[in-house]
Amino acid sequence: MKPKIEDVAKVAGVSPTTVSRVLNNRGYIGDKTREKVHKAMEELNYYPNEVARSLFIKKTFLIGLIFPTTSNPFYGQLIFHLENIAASLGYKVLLCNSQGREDKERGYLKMLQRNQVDGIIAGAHNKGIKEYEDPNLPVVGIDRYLSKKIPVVSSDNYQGGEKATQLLINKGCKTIIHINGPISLETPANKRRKAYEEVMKNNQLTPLTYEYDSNDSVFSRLFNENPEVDGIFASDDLIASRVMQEARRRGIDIPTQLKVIGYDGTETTRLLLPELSTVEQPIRDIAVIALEILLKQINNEEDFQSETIIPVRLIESDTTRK
Amino acid sequence: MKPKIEDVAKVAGVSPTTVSRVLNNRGYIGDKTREKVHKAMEELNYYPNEVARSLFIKKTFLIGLIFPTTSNPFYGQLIFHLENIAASLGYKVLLCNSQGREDKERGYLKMLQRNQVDGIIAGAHNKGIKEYEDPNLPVVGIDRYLSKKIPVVSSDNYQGGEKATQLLINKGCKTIIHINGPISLETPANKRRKAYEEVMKNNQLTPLTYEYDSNDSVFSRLFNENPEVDGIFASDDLIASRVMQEARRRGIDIPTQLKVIGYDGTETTRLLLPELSTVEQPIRDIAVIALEILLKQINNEEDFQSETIIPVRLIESDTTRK
DNA sequence: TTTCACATGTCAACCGGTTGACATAAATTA
DNA sequence: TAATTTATGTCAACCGGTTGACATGTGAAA
Repeated sequence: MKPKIEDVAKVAGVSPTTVSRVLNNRGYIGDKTREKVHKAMEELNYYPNEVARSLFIKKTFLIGLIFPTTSNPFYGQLIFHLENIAASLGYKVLLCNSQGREDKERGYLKMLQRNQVDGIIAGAHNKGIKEYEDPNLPVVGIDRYLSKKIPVVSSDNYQGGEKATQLLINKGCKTIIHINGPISLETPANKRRKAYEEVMKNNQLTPLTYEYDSNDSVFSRLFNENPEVDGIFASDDLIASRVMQEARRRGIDIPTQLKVIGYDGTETTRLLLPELSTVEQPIRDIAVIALEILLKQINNEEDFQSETIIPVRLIESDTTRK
Repeated sequence: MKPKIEDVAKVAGVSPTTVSRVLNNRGYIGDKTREKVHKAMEELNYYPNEVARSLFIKKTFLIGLIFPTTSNPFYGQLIFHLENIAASLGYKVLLCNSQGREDKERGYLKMLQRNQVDGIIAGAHNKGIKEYEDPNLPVVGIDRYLSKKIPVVSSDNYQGGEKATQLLINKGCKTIIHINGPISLETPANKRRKAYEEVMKNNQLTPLTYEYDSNDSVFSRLFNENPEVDGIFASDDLIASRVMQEARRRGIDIPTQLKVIGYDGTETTRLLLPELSTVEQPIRDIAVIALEILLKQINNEEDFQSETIIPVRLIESDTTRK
């Protein structure tokens, strides 16, 4: 059986209350007593039961993370930072991979509440989950509007879209196509597309957007329908990579015949595909701010922004070089 | 204030015990009563407090995951599967990114015990953590020997090393170099290297291994010191990618002048670098088996293997094609 | 000598569930 | 009609901590 406070007290020859006092640094404790207690804890291999503690103090120091999947480089890196920063602040992290499925996200939301998490950070992609409407606990959304009451943190998607599109134009591209993942209007990521469209129009160019909804045929369709394409702005690096592969298959040289720019700039894509120009999201900063806002909510501080937008950085590489 | 069983009971006009019975499906409950209770729970937006429940039943349905980082494609994908399968089995997952740091790993180990996790799955890379010596709770290691008592699950690293090396030999390579990450003797991953060395010797070739310990100069050193190199077996795809970049920089054509094969074959690398030949680890299978063994330990079943080795699959692509 | 800050102890209530013991009453079944 | 089975209630103990109230005994400062 696991030792409890009582056992520690017995071994140390003190009362349970004293042990608790040592554990929580409350009231007066003598140096020798403190030492005796610590020695006893070590001897018994005692670990205070956080479950019991949480029950009483009504706080678990747990944060739920709901994201589509850790397998994706962007979310993997974001989750890494979130966990890291949370840990440094004394919080633990319950991981939930919603896989873009609404039913899973709902299930996780319930689970997290039953487990009394102190707050939730969500970057999943389902819309219309009513549970978010009146969150009875602190929530922060990342790159996603969950409800009016829930603060959002995202990078400056509009600025990113502008920078990417403008770069292609500056490099002399005339037929620039945008390709993005499944569209949900509630996503700040759509601002990338809006920026693309506006920049195109401002330059007397016609915007043309394709949507990749896990139907691989878009890539070949895109080239078939636009043989004159000379610039592609993909809404993430993985899609950009697919585009590059299709171009290679068709013998189209990058960057001389076609210029490509992606989005995200994660460590992994930068390592595996350093030649790809991209718009780097400040992933760590997003994590820092999301947690900052979440903790303010948890601590009932009111002074947090309902929407935070962080600037992005253009990383120019071979795929857009002349 | 969050509603509790008592509140639900009041609204439903029944006793707390009856509510608990409905919740746990114990004893006799009439249909109309069950309904009343459910209606009351919905009305109050009641979520049973798992913390209180855990305290009493002495089980949290929590599993701790300790891995270096979710940011790496291999771990990201592994953790994705682990969380997924755990969720399907009714378990939740506490995420710990140890970043390869011993102190962090120790801290996490303590944290997980304090939080009464039912078990731990660890794939971090520190050796000599005494806490693993007598684990007072179920642990499974992935690709890593933690202690004699802890079962390990890994893919067949020796076989993978053999397959990779043999492929290069079959393709006619004469000067084949192996490059791996930091070596720790306790890691099954070193079997990749051992296989490489033995296959080389069996073919009257001289093995030569480089070690990449986050000092980027190895890549250029490798080529400088071995201008005649025509085959490289990298111990993971990220390293393989670096090798390819260095080769490109030097104008060495892949695959005609140099053949390269990596290791891991994650979704992400396959998407971003489909041209790279690699040895695919059965990541999902590893996760399934690790959880199977962990649950057997949790449920005090004794019939699990202390070491499980799962076969790998060679994926041949452009970087080793003639 | 009188205070009082320091050090520790005892005791009981509480956090929000679970569970077993026991009681009661209605509906079935023998 | 008697014996069960079904349905529900009351009550109290328990899980392992935390905390406040209160008591007691030091030694040092006033």
